[in-house]
Amino acid sequence: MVCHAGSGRTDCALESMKNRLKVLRAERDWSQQDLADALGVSRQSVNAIETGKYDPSLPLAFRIADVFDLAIEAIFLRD
Amino acid sequence: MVCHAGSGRTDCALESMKNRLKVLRAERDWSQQDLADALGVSRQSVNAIETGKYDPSLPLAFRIADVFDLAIEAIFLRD
DNA sequence: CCATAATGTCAAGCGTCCTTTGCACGTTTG
DNA sequence: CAAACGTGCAAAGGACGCTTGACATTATGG
Repeated sequence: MVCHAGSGRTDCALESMKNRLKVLRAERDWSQQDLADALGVSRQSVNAIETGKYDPSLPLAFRIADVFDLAIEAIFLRD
Repeated sequence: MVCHAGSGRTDCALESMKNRLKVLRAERDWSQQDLADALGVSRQSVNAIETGKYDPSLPLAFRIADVFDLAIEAIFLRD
């Protein structure tokens, strides 16, 4: 009974997407804290997303896209 | 401190985005169940997203974009 | 009249997202 | 050295995402 039982998905526990946050942050010379402040979330959230612990919610993904002035598809990539 | 304290957002409990699922579904004459099957989620999930109860996760948003062959930004809109 | 399809909703349960606090480690700055 | 910064990680708690199961409503067709 891994994952949420009954799920139709097979890639349990690893459906996270890749993202280019670390690179985009580096290009702007921003710390995780800087980005967190710009997004209105905690530094730990930024760190967790960058290190692949989980994906952002859709509203947060939109805010990230806004901050970097990029499309969501240009930041988050299907594995 | 309702909601997640410290959040920069003011619309606590209503940060959901608009979406065009119902229209896109109608254009293809798909039932909620048809879409749910295509996405690999339950019909209730599709219904909840359509009726604005909550937003999909980012991976699910990508699958929705894939199913309709559209960009996420063309389906989900900032309020 | 009865059967079926489509939609909407409620409840319980579990995993994810995001919070706070706190600690560890390496690097940089004074 | 010491103080601060940047990053990573952990635990606990609350809100959200998604599940199953069940029930109600409306519409269509036999």
